Amino acid sequence: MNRAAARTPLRARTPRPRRAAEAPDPVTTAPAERARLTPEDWIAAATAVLVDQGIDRVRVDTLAVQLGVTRGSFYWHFRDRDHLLRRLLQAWSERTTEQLTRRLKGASTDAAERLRGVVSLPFRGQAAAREARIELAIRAWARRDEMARQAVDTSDASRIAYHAQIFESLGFDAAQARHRGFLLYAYEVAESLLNRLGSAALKRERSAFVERLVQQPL
Amino acid sequence: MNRAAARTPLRARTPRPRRAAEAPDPVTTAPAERARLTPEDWIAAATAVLVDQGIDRVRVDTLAVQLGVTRGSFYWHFRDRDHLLRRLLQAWSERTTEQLTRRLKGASTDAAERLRGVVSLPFRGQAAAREARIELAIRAWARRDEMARQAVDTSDASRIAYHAQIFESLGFDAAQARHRGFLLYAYEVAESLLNRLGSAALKRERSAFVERLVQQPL
DNA sequence: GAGACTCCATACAGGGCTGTACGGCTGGGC
DNA sequence: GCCCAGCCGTACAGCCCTGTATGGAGTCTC
Repeated sequence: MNRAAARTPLRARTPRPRRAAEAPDPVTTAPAERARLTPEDWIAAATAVLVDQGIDRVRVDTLAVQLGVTRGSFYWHFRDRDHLLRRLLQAWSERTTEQLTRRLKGASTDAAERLRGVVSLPFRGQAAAREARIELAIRAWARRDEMARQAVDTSDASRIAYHAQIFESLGFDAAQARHRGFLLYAYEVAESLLNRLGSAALKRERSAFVERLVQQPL
Repeated sequence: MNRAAARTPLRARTPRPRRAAEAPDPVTTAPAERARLTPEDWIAAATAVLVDQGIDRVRVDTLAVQLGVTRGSFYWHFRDRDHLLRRLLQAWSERTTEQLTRRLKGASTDAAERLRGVVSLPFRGQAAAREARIELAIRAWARRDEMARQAVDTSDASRIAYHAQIFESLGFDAAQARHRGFLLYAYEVAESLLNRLGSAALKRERSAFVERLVQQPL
């Protein structure tokens, strides 16, 4: 009869030095060698499923199997499935805004240099590629979820504003800077959306071309 | 005991002059005033759900309720749910390729005119907007379905090729034409993907800007 | 070393969705 | 006007998934 005062425990605990850094092992691991889970573990697993299955297939029992526990664990950490999805989205929002602010007060105040950094963004190794896939998955989710849509929209708006600001620093007027910023952002989104098209060499050549063209005066 | 030789009827019938042009009425219609359905009716209903709910929510019984019939009808026209999804995708593929070929042998041989037509594509009224939304939904679906992915990829490739061909007609060399074609296509995809951002006036101004910039020599 | 707390297992109830079997109504051709 | 084929309704079996209730093992603290 203990713990009967439910509905309050949930979160609010010390982070705990959990054993496994990620999921213990996708599916293979048997319930031997149990690891205590944190909400972040569930969020990470949910993100993985979201990326290559879509939001509708982020299911509690599936995640539980992947994590090697039962659903009893989940409902200790989260109120319900929707709670998990909110936290997942919130985590993404924080990551992206934090990444943008890091870029904002980041080193180079040289506009051309910052432009170069933005253009080469689709080629920044493994972690960036994964983040791009996550973003696409969330963007797909945002097509029918209001909360996700708002998160994506604000992220888009601030990034486009950042791009526009670069072009303003390059000497373009406000209107042109906005348009060039949008076009450049469009290029980047499309590059990750259509990433199956074209070889790596072609993409690199293409990015160099775009970098020059968006600076071309009119 | 008749009709026991099942597993072959399914399709292959004369089109029939079905009563309702579209779905009889989303949900309200009671089973009075029954309309014989064609596979196309199911495909249309499935497309509608796909657009604003995602592929995972295209469900047989949900569609049946919308169409005012029971699932018995569905399993007469289709083998199973996957069969419906295949037909839906196939219908979209045929529509898009047919649209592109129509554009190819379409009127103006003037490259600048064709470019203008391509750029103004996001502003072509209701039907085009709906097709854009369908495409986005299928693109989201394609993230985890091989069949859908191939359909989208071939569509992208041929459209980019068409764009590139325009720039070749405008006098650019092959490499530049490819890049400009991709950038223009990126702009269009992004314009429909991010269609919440910016007013109509801003978009029009932006499209005019893009139209000029992509023709700017380097 | 005895609670108290954290985290997970187990078991149950119920709803949603698929596919199948089969029966019945309707319209058109002869 | 009969009969057959097309089209749909009904009923059943079964899986998947959610959420809840409750107990139990491990761990920390004093």
